[in-house]
Order: sequence, then structure tokens, then C-alpha cells
Amino acid sequence: MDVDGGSSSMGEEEKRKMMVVILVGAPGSGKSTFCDRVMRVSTRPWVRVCQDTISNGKSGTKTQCLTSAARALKDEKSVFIDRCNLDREQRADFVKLGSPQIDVHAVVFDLPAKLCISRMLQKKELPKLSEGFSRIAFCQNESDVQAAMSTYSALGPLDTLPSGCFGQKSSDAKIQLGIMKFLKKVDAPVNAESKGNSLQNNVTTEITKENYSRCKGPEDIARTSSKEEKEVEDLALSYADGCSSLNNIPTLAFPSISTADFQFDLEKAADIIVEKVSEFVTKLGNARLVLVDLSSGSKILSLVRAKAKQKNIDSDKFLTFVGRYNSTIFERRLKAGGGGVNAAIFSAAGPALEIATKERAGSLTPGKAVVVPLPSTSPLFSREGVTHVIHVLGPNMNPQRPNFLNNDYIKGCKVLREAYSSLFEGFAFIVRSQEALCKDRTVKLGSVLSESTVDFEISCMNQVSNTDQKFKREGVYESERNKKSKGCQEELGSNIIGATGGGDNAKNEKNNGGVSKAWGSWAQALYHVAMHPEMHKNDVMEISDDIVVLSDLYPKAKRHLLVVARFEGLDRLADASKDHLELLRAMHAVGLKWAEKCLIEDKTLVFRLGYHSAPSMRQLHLHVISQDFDSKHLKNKKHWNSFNTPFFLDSVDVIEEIDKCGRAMLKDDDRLLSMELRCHRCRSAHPNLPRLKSHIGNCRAPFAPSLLQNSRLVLGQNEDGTNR
DNA sequence: GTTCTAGAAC
DNA sequence: GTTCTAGAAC
Repeated sequence: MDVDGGSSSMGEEEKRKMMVVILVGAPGSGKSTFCDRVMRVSTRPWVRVCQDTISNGKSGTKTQCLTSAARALKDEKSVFIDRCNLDREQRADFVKLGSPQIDVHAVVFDLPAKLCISRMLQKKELPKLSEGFSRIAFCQNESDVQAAMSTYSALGPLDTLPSGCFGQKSSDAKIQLGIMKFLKKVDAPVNAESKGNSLQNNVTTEITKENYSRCKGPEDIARTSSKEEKEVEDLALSYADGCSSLNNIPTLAFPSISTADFQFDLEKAADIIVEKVSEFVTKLGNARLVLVDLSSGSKILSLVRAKAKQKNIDSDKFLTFVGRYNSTIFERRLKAGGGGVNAAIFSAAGPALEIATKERAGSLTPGKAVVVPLPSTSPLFSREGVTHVIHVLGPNMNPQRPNFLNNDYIKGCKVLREAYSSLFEGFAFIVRSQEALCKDRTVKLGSVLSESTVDFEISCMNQVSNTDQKFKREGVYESERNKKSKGCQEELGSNIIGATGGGDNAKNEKNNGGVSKAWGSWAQALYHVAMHPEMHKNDVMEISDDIVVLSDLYPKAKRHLLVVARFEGLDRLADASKDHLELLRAMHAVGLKWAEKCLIEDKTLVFRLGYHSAPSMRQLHLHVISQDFDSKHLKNKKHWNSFNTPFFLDSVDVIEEIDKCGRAMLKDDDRLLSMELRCHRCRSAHPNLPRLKSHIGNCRAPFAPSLLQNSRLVLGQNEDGTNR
């Protein structure tokens, strides 16, 4: 039924188009049967490549499968890859068999009953189009399998199938089931592996499309002004249409912390909310805060609204939202094991979030927030446009709950203030990073959702744990850490000029306007080359009076050159002023020239020219780096983030800023270098570097919109002379 | 900047 | 057991 009838007649020069169909599923999920049945009736030539039998009937290797598949394709036969292919990495090499003449499909055997067979399946990673598939068919029951079988059986030698994702509805249903179970107070399954004892008593606001669309009617927006009503409608739109970015305003939707099950005094809580909101609302740029309470006639919302009005808080920046649900639905005690609300969130957000959260939430202490980036595999990310979940632990005043504060409101208020500060700081930091990534927000309609929409969910926890060490990990913004952080922290939106390059150099820093700094001996290599290029003739590709060009000794991509300034005393960008504009323009021109040279050799490359906000190596140098990031030297998060967060400053922007303001807007913040790993094309998040590298090897999404503007990317040309 | 390595995570 | 990260030393 999915056969594209139109494509079966391709004109006189009928070109046979092959297919690689990668079967994804557990052992025994029906992959082999699927192949057998299709091949029995199909008029199209098929070859089944089965790892279990490839070696003379015995189990073989992946390489054997690849060789066999390539051979079949050469013979103009389509191929079934019959092995588990459960994770992206396992699939990647087979996806690479694709070409303009070879479509790559996935048929996913995601049958619930069989998913429990093996532990390995807990790791399964459902395929996504961004891996390089032109078509993915999900089968979640026998009739889906039958339908897919008919589809492939009906394919003649010249037929093709339409591209896209098919049959995912039941997957969504499964996700929604988790949320709906939670909404309907039905016990969700308990995850036996979860460290639930530290996750008890969660109070979570789960904002789904369904919630919002059901809340949209005027009767649901209790006691709001007409303006608020309109804004709330907008908010609903923002969630409902997150994917198409109809509403570009980054939004933090957060519940009142500690006022429900933790029984924090409402009057005091409302004062703190308004105090903290008024403190942060001016620092959030165009972002806005929305206090959500899902109980009808919410007292806390009325109090906050009244106090916010008294304080004249900008009603465009701070909104309240009332749902009609009984609060007990959202604030329920969880069993040890992380069931209930957590399970609902995790079933919606996927196992990667669970892993990330488990790691961080175990050490959450009151007043602290933990930001968990949603992984690319999370349906909350892909469906709702939610990019992060922030967990906050508030003070507990409820004697019935562990670790209660025994009516100590001095401490309670302090902790609650901290909780809101941590929450808003975490939000502000991410907003700032996102804004820097997409400087021209107005042109992003229709872009990848995560690029332009920063939406959040908040969950609150109340179980105290005494270990804090895990906060050293990424994505955690808590007050102690912020206090320890260097530089201009008093204003979140500020740039930190001339701060440390990190590591042991920090202690040598003389912060006299942020220009001076001692460099380790290992950081002098470029300086020596710049001062004595004649001694490095083998390494240097070009020498002039002002500039030397060399290939980075540890390239982080297929091509990675450095254009180094030869001025003594110009150690890094922080030292550059209007006096150096001409030099910077010359460096850019030379960088462009070399990028273009490289593009003649390899037209598929795309280059970016820019500076590190805080370089590790002495002597101002411009990176000219191809955007494949295909290099064994790209080894850690810092490497990636130094080229793929606002820490990397595009040469064009640097020149513009120095021209206008006399200095470059440095983004020297260690937190940028330890941010979550996100693909520079589709902006999806990945749990570790190997996984990210595997993703970027296959991601064919267009580059993030901000990169496509202002000539930040240098692309090759098509044969007709137009830019690619 | 890299290398090495302990220990955490899986 | 293997993979991955992060901190120390250079």
C-alpha cells in the first residue's frame, strides 16, 4: 500500500534502484521469516545477508556481512541485512552502503512481547531518519509486520518506496501511555534498576501537548486577564508546535517548588517566587518564565499573580498558567524504584534521560538544580520540542516526609531561594548558549526544533543525599559551583573577558583587565613557529611578514589548518583591538584562500573559520577547520565543544565586533566546554563522544541555521558555479 | 595542547 | 570485563 506507483515508470532509461533494508529487532523477533516470505514472492532480486549463517551456515562477522552486501549491490540486487542492528553504531556501516542509486531502509521489529527476552534490548536505540535512512517502517504488532511484508513483497525490480517514517504511531501511543498512566494515576511499571531511593517524592510537572490542548479552553485558564489568556494560548502553541518553531520564545515552565506535598507556607513561597522572578526576569533576554499549577483554583498562583502585579513585573516575561487537574495527580509519592512520575517521564523521554538523571539526581541536595539535556532519542525532544529537563530539590516542611525542616523557615526560605536561583540560573545559561548559537532568530521558521526552541520541564525532588561529587559532571548548575566559578558571574548575560584558559594557568593569571596570563611551556609551540618560522620549514605551509600557516599537529577534522599571527604580544583574541583589524582581515583572507584550496581537492568539505575564546596555545591563531570532525584526535568533550559552542567565535563575527566595539565578545566560560554534546547539524544531544562521533558520521541534516548565515561556513561550489 | 591512568559507568 | 571520562603532569 505504500508503494509509490508513480515511480514504477521511470521513462525510457529505466534505472534499477537498489535497496538496503536493515532489519532491526531482537533475536527471534521475526526478521528471518520476514526475509523468507518477501523473497519467496517478490519479483525483485533480493539477497539476504544473515550474520548467523554467513560463514558456511555458521555465525560470521559484521565485516563478512558488509562484504557480502556490497557484492550483492554490485550485482544490482537488493539486500536484507538480517542481524539485530539494535544500536546506531551497529547499523552505521550498513547505512553507509547507501548512495543516490541505493536507498537505505529500516524495518523495525519493535514487538512488545519480545522486547523482554534479552537484556541487550534494553540498550536498543530505535533508528532515526537522521542516521541516513530514507525510510523507516516500525512494526509493533503482527499486523504491522504483515503490512510491511506485503509492501516489500509487492516491490517489482524498478519500484521504490516513499521516504519517511512509517508506523510510528504506536510508538507514540506507548510514550503517551506512560504519560497518560501518570496523568490518570495508574501505576507505571517500576524500573528495578533505578536508584529510586534517592528519587522519592518527586513533584513533577509534565507538560505535554495533550495537557496544553486540553487546558486551552477559556474555562481552564482560571482567573487570568485577557492578556494572560492570549499569552497562555501562545504558550500552548509553543509546546504544541515546538517542532515547527512557530514560537521562538524560550520558555521555562516551572511549578511552585515545595508548596504542595512539602507543605511550604504559601504566602512565604509566593514572596520568594516573586522576588526571584523579578531578580531574574531582567537577565533572561527574550526568554520568559511561566509558573504552572495544574490544580484548579490554585492559591499559590493567585498569591503570586497579586504580588507580581504589585511589583510591576513585566507580564510578557512572567506568566502564570492554571490547569484543571487535581494536584494530587501530579504530586504523588513515588515508590522506591523510580516508578510513577519518573517512569512516566522516562518512558516519554527515553532511557538516555534516565541514565543522565540517575547519575545526577542521586546527589541532588536541597536548593540545587540539575539540568539534564534531553537526548536525541527522546520523544519529548523530537515531539514536544523540550530540550532539557531541570530537576530541582526544594525544602521539605512536611514532618511526614524524610528530612523535614521542623518548621525552620529561616533555613526553609534560604533553601527555597537557592532552589529558584539555581533553577533560573540553569535556564539562563542554556538560553544564553542557545541565543549565541542562533544569533538571528527571526529566520529560523521551519528549522530544526532544538535550534530555536528552548523549552523546559521541571521536576522537583525532596530526598536529600549526601554525596556531591557527581555535580562535577556536566550540566549541573548549583550555587556553590557558581560561587566558585570565576569572572563576571554577577550578570549571567555578560561576557567574561580575558579570563583563564583553564587548568594550572589560572593561578598565574594577572587579572588586570584580563589581558595578561602566563603560558605553560607546552603552550609555546605556536609562538615559536610564529617567531621563527624558518626553523619549522617542514611544518609551515605559508610564511609572510604577518602570518604563518600550518596544519594543526593534532587536527580535529579531515582538514584543520592554523593561520598564526606573527605579532609579538598578540597572544590571543583578548589582546586584539581595532589596531589589529587589518591583520585579522588578512588572516581571514588567508584562511579563506586555504579553505578554497582544500575544497578543490575535496568538494564535499565545508569549512568554518574562527577563534577559540580562550585558546590553550599562545599566539593568536585562526582555526580553519572542516566540519566533518572526522579525526582520531577529536577525543573529548572539550575538543568538541571548543569548536561547536559559542566558545568558538566565527572570524567574520570577530572582525565585525572589533570594528564596531573595539573588542571581540569572548565567550570564555568553562561551562561551555563541558556542555552536553550536541550535533552541529541537527542539534541532537548525545551521551558521550563515541556516540556523538558515530552520529555525526551519518547525520545528513542541514547545518544549524546560525551557521548558514553571514558566510560563517565556507562551502564548495557545484559544477554550475553555485554554492552548495 | 597531549598523554597517562584511576575509577566510574556500563 | 570493557568503555569512557576527568584530573594530573608535562
